[in-house]
This record gives sequence, C-alpha cells and structure tokens, in this order.
Amino acid sequence: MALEHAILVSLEERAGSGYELARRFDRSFGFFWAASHQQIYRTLKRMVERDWVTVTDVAQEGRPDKKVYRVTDGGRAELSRWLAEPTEPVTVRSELAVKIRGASLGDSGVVIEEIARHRSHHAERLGVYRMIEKRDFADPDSLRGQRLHQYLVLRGGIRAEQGQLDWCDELLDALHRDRARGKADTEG
Amino acid sequence: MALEHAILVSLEERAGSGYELARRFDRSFGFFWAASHQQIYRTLKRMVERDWVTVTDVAQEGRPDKKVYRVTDGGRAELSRWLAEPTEPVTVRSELAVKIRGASLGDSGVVIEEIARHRSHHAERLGVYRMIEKRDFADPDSLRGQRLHQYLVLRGGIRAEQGQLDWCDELLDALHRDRARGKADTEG
DNA sequence: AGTTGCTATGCGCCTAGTTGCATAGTAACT
DNA sequence: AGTTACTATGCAACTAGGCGCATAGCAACT
Repeated sequence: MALEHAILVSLEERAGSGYELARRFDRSFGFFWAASHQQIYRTLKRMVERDWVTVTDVAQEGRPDKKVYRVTDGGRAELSRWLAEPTEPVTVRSELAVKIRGASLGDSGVVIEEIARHRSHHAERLGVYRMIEKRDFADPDSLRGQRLHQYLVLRGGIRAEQGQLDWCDELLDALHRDRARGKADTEG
Repeated sequence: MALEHAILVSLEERAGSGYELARRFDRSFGFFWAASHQQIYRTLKRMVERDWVTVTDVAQEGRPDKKVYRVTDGGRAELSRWLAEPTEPVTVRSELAVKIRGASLGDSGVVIEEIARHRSHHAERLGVYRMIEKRDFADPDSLRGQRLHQYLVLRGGIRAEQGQLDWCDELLDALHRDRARGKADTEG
C-alpha cells in the first residue's frame, strides 16, 4: 500500500501535523490519493512505532496544540526501498461500467441520469485541474525536479478526468440514440 | 460496493456456477472489475442468504459437480434499486503518481524503469482491447441493447488504457529530458 | 504409479479503508 | 449565552478485499 509512502513523500517535502497532511491530501496530493483524517492519524501512529517518523508536540497560539511529524533516516530508507520495488498497475474498477451492463435489464433512463451526474463531476474536476495548470505551470518546458514532478502528476489527473469526460459523452450520445431508435420502432 | 451487483448482472445474462463467474470476471467483465474466485464464492454465499440468488446442484460427467446460481425476483429488485441509486465517481488512486512525487527524493532512474514497466502493461492491455473491438464489434453504429452496452464498456477500457499509455509516454519523455539537462549541467 | 493440469469449492487470517462517533480549544458572529 | 466554524486529535466497529492454504474428482501424459 502507498498511503504510508505518500505521507513519507509529503513529510519529506515539508514536516507537518496530521491535520496539515489531511489538508494536503484534500488538495494537491489528493489529485491521485484520497485519505480521510482518521486514516492519516492511524497511519502516522503506526509509522512512529516503525521509526519511520518522529513526533514533536508544538504549542500554538489561538488554536489547539499540534503534533509535528518528521521523516527519520529509517523512513527515508523505507521510501527508497519502496520506490525501487515494482507496483501493480491500477486495475480499473468502475461501478458505472457495471451499471451500463445492467442497463439492459432495468430502466436505462436512470442509468443515463447517472452518467450525466458523473459527467458533471468529471467536468468540474477537469476545470479545477486546468485552472491550476494555467495558474501554476504556465511554462512547462522550463520545469525541473520537484516542480516538474508536481506538474507531471497534475497532467495525469487532467488526462484521467478528460478521458472519463469523453467516455461519458460517448455513452450519453450512444444511449440516447439507442433510446430514440427504440421509440421509433414502437411508433413505426 | 458493486461486486454483488456485477454478479447479479452477469447471472441475469446467464445463470452459472462460481467457477464460471470467476472465468467471466477474468474475461469481459474483468475489463473493469477484477475479482478472485475466493471473493466470488464468499459473495455468492451471502447472496443466497439474502435471497438474491438460488442455488441448484448440478451433476456433471467427467468433472466435479457444480452449483448453478440463478437470480431471484428479490435479486432483480435489488439490482433495480442499486441502478437507480447514485454512486460515487471513482477516485483515482495511483501509486505511480506517488512514486513520481517521490522521484525528487530518491533515485529517479528506478522510477523511470517503473514507468516503463507500466507503459508495457498498458500497451498490452490496449492491444487486447483493440483486438476484441475489431473482432467483435466491427460495425458499432448497428449495435443495440445489451451488445451496445458491452461495446460501450469496452470503449471505456480502451480510453482508460490509452490514457494511461499516453501519460506514461509524456512522463518518460519529460523525465528523460530532465535527466539529460541535469547531466549537461554537471558536465558543463 | 506418478505428475501435471483443469474443473470445482471453500476456510481463515490479515490489511486497508469507511463510517460513525467523541472530545476539546478558540474565534467570530448572533 | 448560544451557535457556527475552524483547528486538532483519536477510538470502535464494520466492510471489502487480498493472500495463503486445503480439498477433491477426473483426464492425459510419462
């Protein structure tokens, strides 16, 4: 699993608390890896036990104390080990695809509505990603190192959302035409 | 979760045993939903308890007896209910993306090798899907109903694999150029 | 007689992840 | 004084899924 490793990467870039990590996972890191705060706190606890990170209590003004986590040498070693280890390519697991296969057996109208809902979702995500691309990475050819890597991950998100969006359009077009033909058959 | 619903859809199209379902999930259904035989047997057992399917022992010649599962009215009702229920769009969860972000902190060479490995994987899957598309769906405009839905799901698989492949190419190109620039800096 | 391979079913343990709930300080608004 | 919102942490129970292992009939080959 990669949540631990995603946390190691994030903490290497900048030390922080569980709460801060959760916010990072909501934003840039969450482009490709969602994690709830419960998961993050539990994982951090385990990582402390394994000596991959250390924790320091930090008093704050005007807000509750926080625990700042920092990567140890052991954590860096684990990250190197994991980077060199092959991982399985993602298996696509699409509930929407199951629903499309099920459309023959039920009301295809509700499936079409569902696809439209997914289309909106992906269009919105894509809009956010495109905005970030334009705002933060105006000159991609000049990027290097960490900044380049951030850009490339964003590109992956853009490609994934664009792909889903295009598929939704293909689905809606084909299913609408199929319905129209079915109606013509009944009437004619 | 959709494994139960994927099984319902598959069994509605044709009744079968756990073993047969496992093979279907290895083939067409597995384009978008992988499931091990252990998972399928366990899920079928639960589905019998819920009266979504019935089971009949069938003696066979030259091979072990099998248990054939059939969808009940209750199962069909559940499938309808689920089809109408909104599902969350898939959150992309890419270990490869985590590794790219980690490349700044470790050996970018091993990350490039990993991307190349993923590229091969996606190229191979895409090849299989394209072959099926050409062989089984030569005239997509004429498709209707169940056959159309099968084709549309395959199209989703093609789009997903093509997207991953293109991203891998973009990654390899950018990371190679970044390395070459770094080398030029050291030498110059 | 032994091995390999396909068909066929299933259990037990573990990890990862989700859901719901609980606590608590501070600030700003009503 | 009460509500809402943000910061900050965490547990308990549950579900899904993966990994390893076990059993067993039959066929074909060695």
